[in-house]
Amino acid sequence: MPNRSLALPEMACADCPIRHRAVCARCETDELEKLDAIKYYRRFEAGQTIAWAGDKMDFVASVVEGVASLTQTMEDGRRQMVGLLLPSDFLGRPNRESVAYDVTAATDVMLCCFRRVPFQGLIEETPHISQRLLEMTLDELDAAREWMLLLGRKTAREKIASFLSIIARRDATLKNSADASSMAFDLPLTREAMADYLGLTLETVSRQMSALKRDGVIELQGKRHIIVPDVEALMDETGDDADGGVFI
Amino acid sequence: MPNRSLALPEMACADCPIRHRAVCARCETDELEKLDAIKYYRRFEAGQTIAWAGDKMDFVASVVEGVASLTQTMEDGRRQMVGLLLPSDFLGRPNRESVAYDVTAATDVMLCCFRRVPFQGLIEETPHISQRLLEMTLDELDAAREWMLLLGRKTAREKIASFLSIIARRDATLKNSADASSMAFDLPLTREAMADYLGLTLETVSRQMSALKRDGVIELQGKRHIIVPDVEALMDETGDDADGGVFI
DNA sequence: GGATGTATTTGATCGAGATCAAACGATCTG
DNA sequence: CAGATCGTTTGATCTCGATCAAATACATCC
Repeated sequence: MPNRSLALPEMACADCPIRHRAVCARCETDELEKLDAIKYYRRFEAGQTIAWAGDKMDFVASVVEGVASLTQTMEDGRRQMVGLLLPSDFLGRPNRESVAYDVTAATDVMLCCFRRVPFQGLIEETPHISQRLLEMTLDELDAAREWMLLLGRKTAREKIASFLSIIARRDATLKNSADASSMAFDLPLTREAMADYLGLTLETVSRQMSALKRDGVIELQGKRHIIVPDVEALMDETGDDADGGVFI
Repeated sequence: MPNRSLALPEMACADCPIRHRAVCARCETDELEKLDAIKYYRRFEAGQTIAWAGDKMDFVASVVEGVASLTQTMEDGRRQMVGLLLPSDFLGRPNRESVAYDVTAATDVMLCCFRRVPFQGLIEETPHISQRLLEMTLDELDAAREWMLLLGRKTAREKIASFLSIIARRDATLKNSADASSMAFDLPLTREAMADYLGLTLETVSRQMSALKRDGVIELQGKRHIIVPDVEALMDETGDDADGGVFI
């Protein structure tokens, strides 16, 4: 699979597509300059391992493009995805040398890396960074709790529908697309990775995808491109409240 | 069930049992005084609801004594616990008015409550509080990810063994007990609440508890008091690495 | 004491999803 | 082009945990 561009950009923060969503979202110009001084870009190809659990990682990072996954593996090989990082998401834990989970590029990924030790210093002295990081971590904890409900209590069909609607929603916010009644997007994961996300086997994932297609809830173009003709119909399959569990 | 003491304490922070573990852990004397000015204690009896999902909550809090749970409920009644708050754990999300999950007292609980709006102000101006809150949130996210592995990939028996070892471990740190090869503790949850924690039915929980007892992994005194004669044997049942998944 | 209610255990049966197995389609390689 | 590889689909069967049902233990309350 050819890499679109192996050249690493020398992008200015002002031109960055995730400037207003990432850990730097609240930073002022002078604070951005400090981040800029310790940042560098790295690309990873789809399927490549970014770090193994237990590795020392000398950077933390923002996902600029693509999708990365965090995965836990048991001794006998059972695997569970525990994090899915989309553009603007933060990778790594400040004040921790080693990685707790396997980090893998699900698609081609570009990271905006910050050298870990100086970044830790910036957290201490830059409230705009630590406040944003707290906010993002709380959001991630909320997402993890939704995910726990999915893993613990949803049926295979509900799990698939929920996953599709999560990807569709995040895809829509990234594209800033209007809230249409129909939508289309590419799956960033293989069936196997979806199974690891959902606590299923890849066979069950495939069967339930086929079932949703047969029932007209989704259409498939190739294996990865999904068309949702009626978003409401998909939402009805997720098992969630009509309003998506968001209270007013 | 009689309440040991309905009188609410006027405890000084210096005498607080969770002083060095809670959100106030890093605070200096003057910072503690600011917290003290906006704090008050509240008790809840076992089984009582502290807040319903969607309620406005005008405080955040530290759990001083007892155990509280965060639970999500689906429209058809399926329930999944998504948080278990033990002494020193933090309850509530700053900058969010309404609660996202049902909060229930699993045992008798005492909370050290902080009025939400002034607490938010303190977070902004007191790095020692926001840094500690970030650290605690990251720990909770790690715990949620362990929990996701449990929900997605572990067998019923492994789930029970994992839950028992989690409670045993946290109980040991609270008691500051030496790391003995055997240990004993009380379960803070009913079989039904354990089922909600583990993504099982209460019947399966009961059956697996009986199986672990039959196999000599645990002993029961009454329904709630657990004796673990050989901690290694229990750990072997969890499905985790021998070192508990912690890498060196 | 007996009655009531709640938490728990145990039994019998069922079914959703896992497992084992084979085939398919697309892409890459020699 | 044949052959290999990888991701995916589909089929047959099995099993673990759910479900339905009943019994038991242990409170509290008249």
